[in-house]
Amino acid sequence: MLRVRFAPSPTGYLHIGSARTFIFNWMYARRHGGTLILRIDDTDVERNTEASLTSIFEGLKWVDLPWDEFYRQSERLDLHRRLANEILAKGHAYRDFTPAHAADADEDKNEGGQWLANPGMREMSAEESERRAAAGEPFVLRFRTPRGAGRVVKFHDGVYGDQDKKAEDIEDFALLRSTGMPTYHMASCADDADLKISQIIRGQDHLTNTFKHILIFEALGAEIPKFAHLPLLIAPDGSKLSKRKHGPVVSVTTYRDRGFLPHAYVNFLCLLGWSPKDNREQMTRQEIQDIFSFEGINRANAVVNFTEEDPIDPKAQWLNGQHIRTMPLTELLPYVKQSLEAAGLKAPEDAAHFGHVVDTIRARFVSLGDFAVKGLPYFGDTFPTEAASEAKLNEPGARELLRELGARLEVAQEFTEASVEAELRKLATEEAVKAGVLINGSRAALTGQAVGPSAFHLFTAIGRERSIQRLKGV
RNA sequence: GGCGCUAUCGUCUAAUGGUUAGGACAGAGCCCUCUCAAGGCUUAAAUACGGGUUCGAUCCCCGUUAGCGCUACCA
Repeated sequence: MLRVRFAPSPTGYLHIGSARTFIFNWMYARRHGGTLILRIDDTDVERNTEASLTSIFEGLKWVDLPWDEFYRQSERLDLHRRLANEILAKGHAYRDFTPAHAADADEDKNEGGQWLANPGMREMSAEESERRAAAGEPFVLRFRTPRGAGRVVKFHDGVYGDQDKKAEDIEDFALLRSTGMPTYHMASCADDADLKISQIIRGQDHLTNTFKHILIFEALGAEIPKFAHLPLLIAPDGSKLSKRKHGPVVSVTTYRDRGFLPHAYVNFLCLLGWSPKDNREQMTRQEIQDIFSFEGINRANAVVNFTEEDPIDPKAQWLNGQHIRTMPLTELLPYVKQSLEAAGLKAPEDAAHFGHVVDTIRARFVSLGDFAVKGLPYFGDTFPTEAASEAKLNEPGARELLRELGARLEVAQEFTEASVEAELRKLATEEAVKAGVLINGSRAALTGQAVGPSAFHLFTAIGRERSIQRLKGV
């Protein structure tokens, strides 16, 4: 049984890179009929915040990809400690009584190569170790990384291929802090073992940690999961994406607030570091799920293309527009309704009419927010008149002609695209003006906008009453 | 410093030991047209550098450079 997990730590809002990791885990799990576990890795009590936890849920909920099981590491500390002590009992770990920060001087550490262990601690006799611990002296529990014997730790990565590292290059990393709290490595491995995680999919920043994790799994006598690491998402200048340096781009909610369709966002993130290899770009969630595999994952970091002026990657914007104009109307409507309501507008009661309106205008929209802003004339009674639109109305004779058109439409039998067009062209011919004057004038009168859908589509979208009213009130 | 990972158009990426190195976004232009989009077409744009291996390397190997990651009692 395939089991994967997404394990964010609540130390900031849901990061775009984390969101992608979650999505890839979801795709992989769904593709193979596995179970997706959401686990909150909150062992760093100093940095955890409730706000962050809320933001993670908010982001994941919006992305609209449900998980199957949920855990919080802070509720499983007994397990972590128990397993850490098992490792100690088996002799794969030892107590390090070096005071915290004593070896912190970075200079010392880096000068003569890498730091592997604090002197004297690894070799301490069991008796002395027990005695000092019993006396209440604080210690950090360290893994006893195998030395000598040319031990090499190996694993196969689903994305990066075969990996190996000499044990002599791995330091004696901490398992338990002097506070008794487990470190990330300990908690993560203990939970992965306990929750029977069979496949770990996570960021490439954990690639070298994996050697340590394998050591822990072995010491635990647990089955070693399979691994697949994902290339990182980076800023245009090649640096790591950070809230402090790059602002809102790194947050999932930015895209939500910019009117993204959740699955357009999913589509975009999947294209960052993964490719279907058949030139497809726009894909539904289902299409991605059906073909997702590690073979399509690229090994180089991917740049999220944003600027200071615009936090949204142009390709993401384009994809959102593609989804908006091509997805089934019935699926789009609820999002538009929500967006209108958020702006204090009401969607038309008549579902068919609502669909008709949305369908006429959606081709030129790239964000859900456009429906409430550029779409205002279609859903509301008051709307601004743009300068360019005013200019159309100010063309000689334009206003008179438009009022006349309004009067004629008022008494007309029919009100369809064809009938309106016939009426308009007839008037143009009678008055010996170019139809364009009336056509562009109508758009200006009906929407206050100089640009927009074909004028004849406008009349039926705006509706008979309002159209006539707007023409006559010009 | 040590260890590890990576390197194709501005960006996301495809490809193969032999191709005019393909697609998409963004850019430029044309067409369509009642405007703006959409759509269609065209155009410009890349194999980091140096060595090998080979009849032939973008692809395989080595080195250089650069970037990133790990090197915490962060995750």
